[in-house]
Amino acid sequence: MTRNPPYDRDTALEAAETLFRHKGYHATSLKDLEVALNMRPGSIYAAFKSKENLFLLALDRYARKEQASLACQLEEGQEALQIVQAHIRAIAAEWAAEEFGGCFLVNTLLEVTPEQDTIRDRAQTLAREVQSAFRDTFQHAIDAGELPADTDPAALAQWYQMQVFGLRVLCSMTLNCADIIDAAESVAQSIENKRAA
Amino acid sequence: MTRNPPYDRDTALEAAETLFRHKGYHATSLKDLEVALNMRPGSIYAAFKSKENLFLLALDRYARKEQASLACQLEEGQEALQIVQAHIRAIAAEWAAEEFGGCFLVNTLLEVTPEQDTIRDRAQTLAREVQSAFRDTFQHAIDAGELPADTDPAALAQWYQMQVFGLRVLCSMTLNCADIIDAAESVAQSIENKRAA
DNA sequence: CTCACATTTGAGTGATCGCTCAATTTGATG
DNA sequence: CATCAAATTGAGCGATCACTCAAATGTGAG
Repeated sequence: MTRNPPYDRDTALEAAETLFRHKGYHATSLKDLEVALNMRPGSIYAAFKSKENLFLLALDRYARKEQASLACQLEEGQEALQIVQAHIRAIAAEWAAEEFGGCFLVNTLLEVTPEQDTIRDRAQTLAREVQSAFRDTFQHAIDAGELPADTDPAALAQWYQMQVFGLRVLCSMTLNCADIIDAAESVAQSIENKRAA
Repeated sequence: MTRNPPYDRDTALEAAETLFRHKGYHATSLKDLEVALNMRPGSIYAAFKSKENLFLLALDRYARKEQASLACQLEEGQEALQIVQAHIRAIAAEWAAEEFGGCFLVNTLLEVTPEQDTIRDRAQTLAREVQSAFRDTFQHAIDAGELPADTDPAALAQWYQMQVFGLRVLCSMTLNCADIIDAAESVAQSIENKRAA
């Protein structure tokens, strides 16, 4: 009954995610969103309540995708350590291909001011969840005997997330291509060195 | 002759630096600056030309301080590797003391949009200069025999800067205090492990 | 076809943005 | 003390911000 929305909600969210990821929260105006979502202000507010809420939904979407990607590859039976190594190499490759918008979570963590409690808290929570996904992956590696049994998966996950963070900021410096790939490769090598003998 | 400014230029710049470092470029309004600098809009524009130019000056001031700190400690004759280890520990300590505003350069690199060429380019240049300062410090360590003679100081500097970047983003996640200190300590330990035998 | 209602529309809200400039204040000089 | 140039002042500029709502529009049911 009655009229149906002409747009697909998830398609709109994807457009918002891309826009916010590239421009950040403050620099993205409703005018930008109107163009990207192909929606008029009234529709945007009817569908997503506010700019802030739309941002939160886009952030969730991004983080869920990151986690799902890891979980999915595990279920496909890929070797856990190789998944992680491919993950860090993919970041460098994405940057080299100039499709780089950075990590939405990292961008948000560093952009948000102390006043914006809601966004800040959400970004922190999601970042911790991503770290947990890394931990689960390393746990998988331990169970499969890829890593020594006495490895601390949580500590390793935090170390790895820090490497990812570092690489992502390094990408923002736009050094030459080889340097970024070397940096990613060096992290992959560090992971290789942790393998059970 | 004639009237003198009632404010000290560098004091004003320091206030601007602190404000921009904590709130970022977009979220800082002229009203905020008026309060922090205790200057009226006309004076701000007479002295600093524009919000963007004031931001660039503040960014320069921050980066120059970082570089000077390293160079100064070297001149005092401190051991190069200990300077670097103290540097990474200081980041964790600053965060633990809740005086954390993050690194102005990192914040800027990740906040700035592709359109803001001027700010982006400056931040990238300054970040590269800081990396050079790290490289000089490591070169010092090589010359002093603290590191093996075949160490590549530029590669080591980039690795170290990536660790600093990673730690700074980790700080923005507000994990518990011990985790941050552990992460910093682990970087310090990695440096220790590179010492010449 | 008509009605009921979910949905879109877009001009317009008040607030705030970065910024300007005519008027005023200040202080060193003669 | 009078002069004058440098500097501050703050009301207010046009533009843009996030957002609203009365009116127009599309759609499924009867």
